[in-house]
Amino acid sequence: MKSEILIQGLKDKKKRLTPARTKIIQILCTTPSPITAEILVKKVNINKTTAYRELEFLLKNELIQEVDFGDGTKRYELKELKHHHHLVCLRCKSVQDISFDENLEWEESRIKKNQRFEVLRHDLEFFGYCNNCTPK
Amino acid sequence: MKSEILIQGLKDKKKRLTPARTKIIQILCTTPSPITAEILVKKVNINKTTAYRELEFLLKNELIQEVDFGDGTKRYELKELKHHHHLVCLRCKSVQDISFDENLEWEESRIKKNQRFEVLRHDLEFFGYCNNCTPK
DNA sequence: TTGACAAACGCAACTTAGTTGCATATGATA
DNA sequence: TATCATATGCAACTAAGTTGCGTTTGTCAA
Repeated sequence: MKSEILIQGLKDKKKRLTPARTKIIQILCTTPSPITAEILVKKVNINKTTAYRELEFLLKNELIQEVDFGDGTKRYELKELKHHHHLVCLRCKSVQDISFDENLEWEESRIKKNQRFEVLRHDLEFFGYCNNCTPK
Repeated sequence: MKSEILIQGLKDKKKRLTPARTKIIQILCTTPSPITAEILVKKVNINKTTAYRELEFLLKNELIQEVDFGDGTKRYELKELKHHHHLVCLRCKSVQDISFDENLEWEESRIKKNQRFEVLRHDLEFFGYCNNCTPK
C-alpha cells in the first residue's frame, strides 16, 4: 500500500509518526482528488491549527503538493512521481488528472531563450464540463 | 487612448459612468501587470466595498479578467483581445506576459476526444526568475 | 433645468481561510 | 523510563472578501 511506503519513508528520515499524521497520509492516499484543509479537519477530527501545520510538514517533506483551482481555497494532493494537471468540472466539481508535458517543456526552453526567464514551475488547470455534465 | 475606448463602450451600453469607475479604468489601462483590489483601493481612494463591487461590474461587462498567482490574493487586468499567460518572477515579483496557445489548443481538442471533457478555459502561469534575478 | 429612480457608494459588521503565541501532551531514542 | 524535541489544541488574531442598509449621484425624460 502506498501509505505504508510513505510512512516508512518518514520513519527512515527520523520523522515522528503521530496518529494524526498517519491518518492524514492514509486519507490523502485514498482520496482521488485534491482536498482542502477543512475537509481534512473533518475527516481526521483534528484541530484546524494542527491540520495546517501538518500540511506544512508534508509539503516541506515533499509528500504532498498544493493545488489551486482559483476559488480561494487551497487543496492538497499526494505528490506523484509524474507531474500532471487537472480537468476540473465546473458543474459536478469532479477532478480528473491529465499528464502531458512535452509541449510545455518545449515551451519552457523557448521561454528561457527568448524571454530570458528561467522557469522553475508552472501551474496549469483546465476548467469545463466532464463527460457526465456535457450537454449531449 | 485605450481607456477612452472602454469608457465609450460602457456609454454605448448605457452603463453609468461614475468618477470611481472612470478612474479605475484609467488605472487598469496604465498598469502593466495585474493588480489587487487593495492596490486599487489605495490608488483610487475608494471604499473597499466599492472596489470589489466595481471589479465585479467590470468582470461582468468583460472589460477585465481575474488572475490568480496562487498567493491567496486575486489580481485583475484588462481583458486584452489576445489570450495570454504570465511569467511571474519569484524574487522581484515582476510579471511579463507571454502569448502562445497553438500547443494548448491542440491539447484541448485532444482532451475533448480522449478524455471526453469539454474544456471551456484554462489557467496557466509560469513561475521562476526573470532576467535580472537569474544568478549569472 | 429639474425630478425621479435605478445604480453606485460608504460604513460597519460579518464571514472564511489561514496564522500565531503559548501552555500542554506525546513519540522516539538512549 | 526519563528526556526532550516535536506535535497538539485552544484562543485570539489577521487578511481578503462579502452583506445589509441607509445615503448619494448619474442619467434620462419631461
